[in-house]
Amino acid sequence: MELQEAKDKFVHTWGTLATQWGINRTMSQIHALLLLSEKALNADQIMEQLTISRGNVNMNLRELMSWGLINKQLLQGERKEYFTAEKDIWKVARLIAKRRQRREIEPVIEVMDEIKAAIKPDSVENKEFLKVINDISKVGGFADTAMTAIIKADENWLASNLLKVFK
Amino acid sequence: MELQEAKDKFVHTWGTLATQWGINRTMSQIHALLLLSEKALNADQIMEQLTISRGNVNMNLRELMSWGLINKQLLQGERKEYFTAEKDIWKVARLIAKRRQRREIEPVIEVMDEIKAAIKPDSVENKEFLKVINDISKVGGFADTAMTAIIKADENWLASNLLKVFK
DNA sequence: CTGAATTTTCAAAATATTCTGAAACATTTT
DNA sequence: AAAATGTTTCAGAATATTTTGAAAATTCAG
Repeated sequence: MELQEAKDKFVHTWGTLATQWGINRTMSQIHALLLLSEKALNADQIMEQLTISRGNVNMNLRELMSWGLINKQLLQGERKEYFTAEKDIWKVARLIAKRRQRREIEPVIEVMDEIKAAIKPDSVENKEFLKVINDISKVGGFADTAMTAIIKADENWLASNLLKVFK
Repeated sequence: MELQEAKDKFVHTWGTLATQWGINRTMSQIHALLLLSEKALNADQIMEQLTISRGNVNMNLRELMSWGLINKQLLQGERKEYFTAEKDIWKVARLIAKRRQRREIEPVIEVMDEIKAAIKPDSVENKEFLKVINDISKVGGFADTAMTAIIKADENWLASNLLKVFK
């Protein structure tokens, strides 16, 4: 396989995989493209490489910046804005994990707490209902704690220690 | 808040949250409904409670069964099929985690391995490219190992030990 | 300032996903 | 064996999401 072919495959596949994670396909493809590019790219170059519209590029670049996955760069003597991707993949993974934690775990805990506060355990039915809510709350809390710890921990330390626990 | 109101809220919210995780809204609502129901329910009851079509109910019941989240039950003297949800929330969480691991992590590792095998490190550019691929591979491998361990471990043991590691 | 270059916005179009409902299929009862 | 009851399928309709592209807004050199 030629290098260019492999790069294209990577960009394309990364987009497909992303949809499996509830992340926009184009956003991921732009990210992949920037990950592989040593040079910073501008909107026109991205449009051309991925054959997508200017609006689409703009929208997804801003989304990627809000995730902290890419950075804007102003090049000497250039009017255009250039973009580079964060290349430390562990950092990338942490940023994505944090985002997913906020989007997927925190709302669960919030809603369960809200329900818990509104229902009193003053009948058998209420108690049964609260049991389910409480259990979900606990799972959510565990997921949240573990996630926070993983995100904060240094990856080498974590990998070795975590794996020890799991043996 | 009345119990029924709270239950409705839970069912409704569970559906909304699920879409954040790339899971079908109706599937999650059916799951939530069965989680809260001590009695097994049949297709007609689910149709009525959620005001959705028979086809939709059937499709999502089958999907829930394939996830292992619900079970079919044949009631004495009844022609209809009844369904119950797995009530052990930790088990539910493990089933969902396993599913997501298969869907989200494994394909990443596969694709990276495929690319690694096809590109030889015989030039600077190739090596740079392989560096990115290798890093992603490592992150994927770590995520996979951690996930597998979490899924296999006994939840109480895990919760306490894992939290110790994280302190 | 002015106006050319660049970025951003957003309504409409394209695409993707989910849902419906009626017909086909399957099973059980009489 | 045919009627009754229940389940599954799937083409088309409804919804939701993503993308386009042209107009508006912004930026900046002269």
